[in-house]
This record gives sequence, structure tokens and C-alpha cells, in this order.
Amino acid sequence: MVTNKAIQEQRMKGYFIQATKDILKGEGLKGVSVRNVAQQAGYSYSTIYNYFKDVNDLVFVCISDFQQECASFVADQAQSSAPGIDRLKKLVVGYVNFFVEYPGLFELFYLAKVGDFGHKEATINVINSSLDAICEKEWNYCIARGMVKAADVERLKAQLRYMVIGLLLLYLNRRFPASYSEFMNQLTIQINAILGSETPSGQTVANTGQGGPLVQNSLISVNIK
Amino acid sequence: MVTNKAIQEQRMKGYFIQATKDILKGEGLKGVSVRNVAQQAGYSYSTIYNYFKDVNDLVFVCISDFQQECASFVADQAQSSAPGIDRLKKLVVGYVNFFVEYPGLFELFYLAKVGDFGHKEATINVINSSLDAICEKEWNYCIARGMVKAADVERLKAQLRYMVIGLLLLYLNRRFPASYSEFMNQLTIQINAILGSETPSGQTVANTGQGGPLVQNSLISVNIK
DNA sequence: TTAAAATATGAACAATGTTCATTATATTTG
DNA sequence: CAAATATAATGAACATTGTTCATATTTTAA
Repeated sequence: MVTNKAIQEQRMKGYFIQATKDILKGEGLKGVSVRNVAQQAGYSYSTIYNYFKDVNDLVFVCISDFQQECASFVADQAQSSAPGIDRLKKLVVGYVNFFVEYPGLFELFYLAKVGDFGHKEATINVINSSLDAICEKEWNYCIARGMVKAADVERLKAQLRYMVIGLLLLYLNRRFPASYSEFMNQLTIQINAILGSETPSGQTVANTGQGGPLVQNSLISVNIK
Repeated sequence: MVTNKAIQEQRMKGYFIQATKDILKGEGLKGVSVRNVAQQAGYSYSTIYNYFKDVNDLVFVCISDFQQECASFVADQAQSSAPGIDRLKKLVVGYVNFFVEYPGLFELFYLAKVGDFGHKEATINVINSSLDAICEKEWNYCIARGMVKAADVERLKAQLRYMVIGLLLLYLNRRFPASYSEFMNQLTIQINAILGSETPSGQTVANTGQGGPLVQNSLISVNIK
């Protein structure tokens, strides 16, 4: 049974959470202070501590909500493209666009310090699997249609995940590349390197043969038809 | 000409920088406070402001030194392996190992907030090209020996860069993967996906063919011989 | 030696997170 | 309904941050 107390407590939490979310989307983490949030919610700063262990806790519970928002944002951008690899690419681009639009949320998802990892395992998991969750349906579609081998999917997911996060980190936090257009260009190149490009020509990606005593030669060629 | 004043000023800066570096390698960024650094250097906290604009400035000038240290660390780990792709892989693994050993330095390189991007362009560049700088000689070796096509090198460098940073970010900041061994396993998989594995069998990485109206089919196959 | 310039210093301020005794409100009980 | 009790909201207070600035100290110049 849900007691009145529980309802009221959730409502109070909601006020603080909404205020925190608004600040995060606008100014980012640096704008979130316990006094700032409290004022926006219409309460005294110390009242927050009746509902959240500390300010870290408050900030962290926003993540699940934002993951939902991210999923909607991405679905909206990708719905028009054809199912399969094409839409998969659009989903990844959409995921990147979301964090470019809300850099504060990238900070929250990937850069923010987490106090106690153990107690926040569920939320951490939401973060770590956020891209996978957004792409899952499309991966299944691709597997079912034989567009990708099931054995490769986990590695490909991982490749996209690390690439996207690395690219976003450098761009949002280190201004590399310096311009948005070059950043998007890099993104396209990277996505095509992982999921395949539609260039109608075959080309060799890496071709390694060398003669160390114990090391076998290896030849890798990527053919795009 | 180098004035006495300049020498003395550099010496003073050096005291604060050394103290900051020691703290960064040990406790990480959270341990760096202006009072903490000053005490370790044997001066009053306000003296720092006679030599550095702010605490961000102080922290940032440590980066070039650490890049040197990183390069030595990596070279030491990779020197025994055969030149070419094999050593290239070892260099990347060494780069990762460096930041696993000193998580505070990963924080400094990639996570720390930068006040004024414009004035720190040189240092930012040291960061963004740190992996490339470490691998440059080996890339040239590979190109000269025809192990990789020159046209592909920039993309491969970028792939390694984003992958390494994404992987490190998730592992050091989000405990993903949860164990060190699984993390290293992921690293190996990713490196092999980019630079080629030595598995003596051909395998298909991604195989996409689908029938959107305007989208061409694409087939990518990676053959390792 | 004395005047002047340079440099080191801690007091002071604003902003931060957090705790806690007190006040105000809501609920229960007589 | 009134009083007693429980619950919740509050701001004072503390510790810690970065930063500024007037003052004290040291070094340099005359």
C-alpha cells in the first residue's frame, strides 16, 4: 500500500529533482548548488537534506529521467530513416547530438564524480547501457535480417560506445576538433569505419606484414561493395 | 638574456609545480587545493598568486611534464616487442596502463575543467595529440614498410584515440567493466578490431545489406590471414 | 645606511556542502 | 476542541574552498 506520507515524500523529492534538472540542462553541473536548487524549488537549502542524503544523491537521481529524454530525442531524429544499418547510424548520430545540445548532461552522465559506487549501481548501469538501450531494437532487427552476424554484435556495440564517448569527451571538454563541422565529419568517418560506409569502392584499411621472429604476419582488408 | 629575476621566478614556480605534481599523482585533483600545495611547497597560500593566475593555471602547467613521463612509461613497456603493428599495440596498451596506474592524471588530462581555452591552446594540444605523439615513430615505420596504407593512418589514429579515451573514461569513472581483467580483455578486443588480430582465420565483421529505397547495400569483410 | 622596489603573507570575503538545535506545522490523543 | 506529540522546515553555524588586498618583510638601488 502507498501511504500518504510516501506520496508526499515523492512529491517533495520531485520538486527538488525538477529544479535540479532545469539547472542541469541550462547551466550544467556548476550551476547546481544546494542553495540554488532549494531556491528554485521554493524551499530552504537545508530542507533538501530531509529528502536526499547529499547533493550528489540529488543530482544522480536525475539521470534516469534524462536517459528517457535522450531516448525520445534520438528516436525522433532517427524515425524517418530506413530500418537497419542506416537507422542504426542515425541513432548513434542522434545520441551524439543530444549531448552536443546539452553538454551539461554529458558531464552528468560521464564526467560527474560518484560518491558511493556500490549504492548507485542501478543508475550507473543506466548510463553504461544508455546507447545500447537506444540501439537495441535496431540491432535485433539487423541480426534477424542477417545484416550483421550475431557473434559480432557485442563487439560492434562496444566499438560504437567507446568511440562515441571518446569523441564527445574530446570535443566537449577539450575543443577537439575545434569546429562543429569537423567534429561531425569525424563522427561520420568513425561510424562508417565501424558499421561500414556506402562508398561504392573497395579499399584497404590496414595491411600489416612484418617479420619479427615469433609474430605472424597479418593482413587485414576491408572491402566495401 | 636570462635575468636573475627570471631564473628565480622559474625556480619558485617549480616548487609549486612539483608540489602540485606530487599531489596529483597521489590523491588526484581533489587533493589539490591552493593551501595544500602551498604547505607542501613551504610557502603561504597567497604566494601562489604571485606566480600563477589561479589554481587552474597551476594545475594545467603540470600536463606537459606528465606527458613526458607518460611517454617514458610507455616506451619502457613497449621496447621489447617487435617493431610494427605489434609494437603499436603495445604502445596503446602502455598508454592505457599509465592512466590506470595514475587515475588522477587521466582526470587531469581529459576530465579537468579548463578555464580559458584560448590561452591554453598549446597545452590542450599536448593532451589531444599525446597518444599520437607516442605512436608517431611506429606509424611512420609501418607506413615505410607498407604495413598500413598512408591514406588510412589518420583514421586509424583517430579510431585508437577515441576508443582508448572512451574505454578509460568508462572504466575509471563509471566502473565499467567492473573488473580490471575484463577491462583489459575489452581493450585487446578493441585494439584487434582496429589494428587487426592475429587469429589465423578470416571472419566477417559486419555484413549489411538492406533495401531502403535510396540506400545502397554495403558489405564489409575483414580478412585476417 | 637609507630609500625604494619587489615579494611574501595572513586577514577577510564570498561561496560551497553539511549538521543540528530550534521553530513551525501536522497529527494524534484525551 | 484542546493539549500533547510527532513530523518537517528552517537558518544559524562550521569547515573548506578560491581569491583579493593591505600590510609586513625582504631584497635591491642609491
